[in-house]
Amino acid sequence: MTDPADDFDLQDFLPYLLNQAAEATSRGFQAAYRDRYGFTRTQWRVMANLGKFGAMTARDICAISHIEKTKVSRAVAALEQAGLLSRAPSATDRRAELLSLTGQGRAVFAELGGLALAFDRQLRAVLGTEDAERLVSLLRRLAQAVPPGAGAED
Amino acid sequence: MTDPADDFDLQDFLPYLLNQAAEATSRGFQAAYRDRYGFTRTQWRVMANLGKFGAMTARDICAISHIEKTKVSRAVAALEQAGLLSRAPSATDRRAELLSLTGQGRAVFAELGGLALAFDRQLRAVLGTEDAERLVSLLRRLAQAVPPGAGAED
DNA sequence: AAGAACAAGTTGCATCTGCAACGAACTGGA
DNA sequence: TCCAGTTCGTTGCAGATGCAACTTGTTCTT
Repeated sequence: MTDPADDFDLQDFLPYLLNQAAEATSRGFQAAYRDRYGFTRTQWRVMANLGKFGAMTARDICAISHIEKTKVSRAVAALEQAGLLSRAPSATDRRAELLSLTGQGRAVFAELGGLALAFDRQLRAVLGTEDAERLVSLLRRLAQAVPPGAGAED
Repeated sequence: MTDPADDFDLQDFLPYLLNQAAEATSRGFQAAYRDRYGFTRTQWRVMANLGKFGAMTARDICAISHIEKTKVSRAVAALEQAGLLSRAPSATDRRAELLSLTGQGRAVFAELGGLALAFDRQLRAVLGTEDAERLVSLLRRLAQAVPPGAGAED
């Protein structure tokens, strides 16, 4: 039986390869914050966005980073609990809250952001500057071509 | 304060970009098996390996696909439960079991493998043949450069 | 040939996640 | 103004996962 599926090889399947690379690199960096603080990947990402862009609402974080709102909500709660983030009422919408890093939160972000930058440089060095840029461009094209379904991420 | 972390932007962070692309594409294909059968990504991958390579032990699946043994164990249990996979004692090691798809399992793999192939072609079409190949090569280089830590994946 | 070290799989537990449902607040049209 | 329809954010719940501990069987060392 000449089945079309006979031609299928998981090792050549793009979603699989992407996951492999994503997991390998994420894990590599995860070691940096996991051992030091007990962060979740989501928590780290929320912090990274607030660190980079300053105060914003949970909704903004969702929109920018394509993280599901449930995850953001829980990450925010955890970061607040840890004293790294604080909430303030939004001036324009009483449902929303303006989120921002506390002094301690900014300090942690400064440290982890530095580590992240170094880690990223290491990865790019593996590929070479030119190929690294190519990869970034290809990934963006792919992610954009497959619009985030209902949910978003992970 | 000129902090090194100020230069950090999550949107340019390779692990982040890889995750975005991986999630978007995985989700896209997940719709195919999720709605039809209730598969987990891991279950689908285990099945894909058995479908492609025939009978092997859980350990082999771990080695080939870099999936953690716990996940494989549970996926195998679920697939067996669903009647898609069967176990047979290994001739050479009484701890291990030879896993293989049942007739029904092969039928399901034939269907999903076909869908996967079609989905992959769609993705590659977005990038163009040449860039798709480039991407595959870059991803392999990256994954190889960052050896899977203790665990493995997801 | 016996015991220590090691490998294959499974399981308990704590955590993370997705989805759907929810309360509260906002918005637009009649 | 008032009500239907949306949106922000949180929570309940069921399922998936990682890690460590464990059972059983194998291999290595001496």
